This record gives sequence, C-alpha cells and structure tokens, in this order.
Amino acid sequence: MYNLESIEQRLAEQGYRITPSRLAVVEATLEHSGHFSVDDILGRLPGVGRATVFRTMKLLSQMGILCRVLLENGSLRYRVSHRRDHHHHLVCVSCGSVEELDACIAAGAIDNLARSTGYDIEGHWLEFYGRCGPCRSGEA
Amino acid sequence: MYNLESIEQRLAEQGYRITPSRLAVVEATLEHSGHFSVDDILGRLPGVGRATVFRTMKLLSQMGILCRVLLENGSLRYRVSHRRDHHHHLVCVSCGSVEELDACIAAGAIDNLARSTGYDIEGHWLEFYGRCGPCRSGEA
DNA sequence: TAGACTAATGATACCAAGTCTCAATTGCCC
DNA sequence: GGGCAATTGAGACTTGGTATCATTAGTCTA
Ligand SMILES: [Mn+2]
Ligand SMILES: [Mn+2]
Ligand SMILES: [Zn+2]
Ligand SMILES: [Zn+2]
Repeated sequence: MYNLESIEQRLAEQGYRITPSRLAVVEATLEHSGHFSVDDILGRLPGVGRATVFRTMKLLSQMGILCRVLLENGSLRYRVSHRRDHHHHLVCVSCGSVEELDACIAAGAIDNLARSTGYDIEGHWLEFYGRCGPCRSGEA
Repeated sequence: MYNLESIEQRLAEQGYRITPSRLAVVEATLEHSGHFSVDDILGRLPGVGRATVFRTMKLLSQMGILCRVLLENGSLRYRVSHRRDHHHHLVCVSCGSVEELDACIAAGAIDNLARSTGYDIEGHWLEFYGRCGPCRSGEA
C-alpha cells in the first residue's frame, strides 16, 4: 500500500528534507510484514546512526505510516500501518504477524465507565494476542 | 485491605523465607495508593539491593498482591491490587490514582474477533486513562 | 549554479527498567 | 547451635530510548 516514492513525497510536502538516512529507514521498515524493533532496522543499516533511526521512526509514527504495537510482556514494537484512524491490533504470538482491527470495542464502554467512575476518560490501550490460523495448523 | 502481617503469613505459607529486605519492600509498597515504579521503592530503601527489589516485586506480582499497570506512554508501573482475578485499570493521568475495574469489556468481543479473524485469542492488554473527579475540580 | 541558512546527522554520553552472576550471608528446621 | 538451601546485593550487562552538540548537507533564493 505504501511505497518509497509516496512516502518520500509526503515527507517533502510536509517540509521534511529527503536524506539518504531517512530513505534508508523507510525502505527498511517497508520490508517487514509483522512487527519489528528499532534494533531490527538498525541491524540492517549499519551506516545510519542510532539516534537517526529512532528519530525517523518517531517521525513516521507521527505521520501515521508506522504504528506502535504493544507486546504481551509490555515491550513496544513498530509496524507499517494501513490505517490512519484509531485502531487496535491482534498479534500472533507465534509468527509475529499483526492484524489491524477496524472497530474499537472500547468506544461503547467508555461512556458507561465515565459515568460510573466520575473520571473523564481520555485514552486507552488495547491489544489482543493469539495464534493465527496458519500457525495453529502448521504445528498441529 | 492488605497489611504487613497477612502478607508475611502468606509468604511463609508458600515456603518463602521472611527476610528484612522482603518485609521492607512489602512495607514500602503498601504505603503507595497510586502506581509506583521499582525505583520509587528503591529510593526509599537505600539498604536494599536493586536486584532484590525487582525480585520481590516480581514475587508479589505472581502472588497477586501487586499488579502491573501500563501507562499511556508504554512504561510499566506497579500497584497494590485488591483483585486477584482478571481485571483492568483506569489511571488518572494527573494524580496517578488507579481504579481497578470489575468487568472485562473485552471478554464479549473476543469470540467475534476469533471468528472473524481465524485467530485463537489467548490474551489482551486493556488500560484506560483519564482524569479523576477530584483532579478535574481541583484545577477548574 | 553558488551561497546561505537551517534541518538533519551521528558520535557519544546518558537514562530507565530490568536481568544475570556469583560469592557471601542468613532463615529455617532439626 | 549447626547444616544447608534460599536469599542477598554488588556490579556488570542488556534493551529501548533521549539529550547534546559539532559537523554535514538539503533546499531555497538570487
Ligand atoms: Mn496499527
Ligand atoms: Mn490491578
Ligand atoms: Zn480503541
Ligand atoms: Zn480483559
């Protein structure tokens, strides 16, 4: 859905400079289908500085091109996103593939929760973990 | 709901030794009403080693006395738990107080999700963030 | 097409949270 | 009180991420 050229164009439109390091990071992230860490990218790009990889991935996250995926143990990963609005993930704990879910099941509950607790509810985290079909049948 | 003596007793029942360091960590956690980090505890207990604080808080978590609270930025905190079964949290981003919620709003959605995605869903993270009543009125 | 100007880079130090190792200590049970 | 395994804590290490800052290099303008 994304390619290097379209992202390059969006970066330029928003006033960001097109640098070899940025493009290298974009290219490396586009190669991943599941979730990945910053160090996965770093490992493939020995010429690019650590800080630059972090900065670029933060920038891509802010632009909605990447999103952060929370793993079961609490650590954070990244993945190329195909949704720019609020959504959640279903992560396969076996192969790492990630489904982006369309409906936010928390939305309906938030009003009730606000009423019953007296809180003003501003945000939430929600991620699901499981095993995808291929992984289940592949192991039998 | 918990006090030092009852926890000491549970530790002994389960075959754990009662040591000054353990009791100091337990005592320090019981003083907190909201969420806290391991370093919050460490800071109050200069005589206790870093590894021991981590080990003790992990042990208390396994026993259901503490639970892990996920913050909005993805970092993990701890809090004294009053529920031993599956539950989620509503965290005040202003004062840090934590409500433990009784119903799991994800439970109902999981069957649908499993059917529509073909995943076997084994777990989830869910946390809510907001501002509690006192914090909202206190700031006007 | 050459500056100029500013954004971006990357080496490096730092930080936060947590694990690992291992020799020394100490609860616990007899 | 003694034996022994559980526990401790100093310290090195890991992972994920931020702050600093001198140097480099895109981009815009003339
Ligand atoms: Mn996503
Ligand atoms: Mn809890
Ligand atoms: Zn949602
Ligand atoms: Zn739940």
